[in-house]
Amino acid sequence: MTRKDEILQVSARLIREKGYVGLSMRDLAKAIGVKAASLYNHIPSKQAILAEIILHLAEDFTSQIQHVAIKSISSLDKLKQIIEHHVDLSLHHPNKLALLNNEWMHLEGQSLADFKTMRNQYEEQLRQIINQGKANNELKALHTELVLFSLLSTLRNLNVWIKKRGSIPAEQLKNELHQVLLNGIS
Amino acid sequence: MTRKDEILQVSARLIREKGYVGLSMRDLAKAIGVKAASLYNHIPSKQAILAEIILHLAEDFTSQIQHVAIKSISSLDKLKQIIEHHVDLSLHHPNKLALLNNEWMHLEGQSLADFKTMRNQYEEQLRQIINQGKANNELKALHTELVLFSLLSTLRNLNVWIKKRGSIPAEQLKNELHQVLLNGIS
DNA sequence: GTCTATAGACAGATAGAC
DNA sequence: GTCTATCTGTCTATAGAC
Repeated sequence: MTRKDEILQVSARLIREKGYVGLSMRDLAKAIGVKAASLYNHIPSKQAILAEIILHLAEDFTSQIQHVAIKSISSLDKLKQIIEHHVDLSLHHPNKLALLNNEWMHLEGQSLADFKTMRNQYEEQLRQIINQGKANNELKALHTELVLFSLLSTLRNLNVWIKKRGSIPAEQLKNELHQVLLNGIS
Repeated sequence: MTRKDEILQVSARLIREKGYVGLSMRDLAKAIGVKAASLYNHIPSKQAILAEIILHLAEDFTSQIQHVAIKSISSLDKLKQIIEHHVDLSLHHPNKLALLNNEWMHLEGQSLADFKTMRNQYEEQLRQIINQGKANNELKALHTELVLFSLLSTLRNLNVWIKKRGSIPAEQLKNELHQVLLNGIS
């Protein structure tokens, strides 16, 4: 792992704990074991750390849902693959996902605009999949926005909860989550 | 509305936008129309603003769920009343709820300990209601923690989405949300 | 109850030695 | 690539006049 990767990884953990504004470059440097000035040989600014972490993840989500959307499978199978992708990323990058969810408002300029564009694209793709499912009678005739919101709320919070899941293996987690989200609990 | 109430209300809106650390007392004072030093005639510190907003809401949630838990009604009806309370608070105090969800880690000392205690109590009460529902065959035999997590994820994100709900009246929102969360979407 | 002025700490970032 | 030293600005909070 390069020093730059180390900076990004440690930054994600510390920003998750202290918030973007609450983390100082001195604290970050101390956690890595160098002086603050040395960080600037690897990254141009504090803002660039946040932008790189968030935009990289946002691009991953966007390309995945576009890849799923054009497949010739049922809407329910599309939703299943989207859920699985959220589980996989939540397992492997929980800290970076926390930044995507909670620190994006500290992005500036073009980075903030790009993030908003990708977020809107993601929600629009998911909205279309839900509407297709309703048209095919795969999904109930509920408010699309309510279904979209409920799904995304649970998926975007997976990173908070996934480390406390205890003994549930990843595959079983995906199956039960799929059942809870699509078939309900009662 | 007293000046102190005005400070709390404006603080909630600005902290939601900029984060607790990102909001300066100068910015807060300017939004209210006074100088920063004048704020300290109404509140003892910046930290006290955050603590008062968050702990007040946490006490509201805790007392409500304890009130519901001891009722002689079905587990499904208990869940319905809990969902309705989240909707009501999300409609009336969206900014303060955002702080409860996203800024609690900036609490310090006894305030932070009290918050964590109340949050654990809330989750434990909800866990018991879910387990009762499973024992009564009102709820499916799914992982309790997964059901708890999914429910709370959606309920705690209501404040983000509720202002975009458009034309859905509050009563209809409660009914559809109840259906989505308990009966599923497919 | 609001103001001006300021104390004292800490922020992001840069210059230049090694 | 890391360091020391430092610039320049902002932060919370207080003192004391009005």
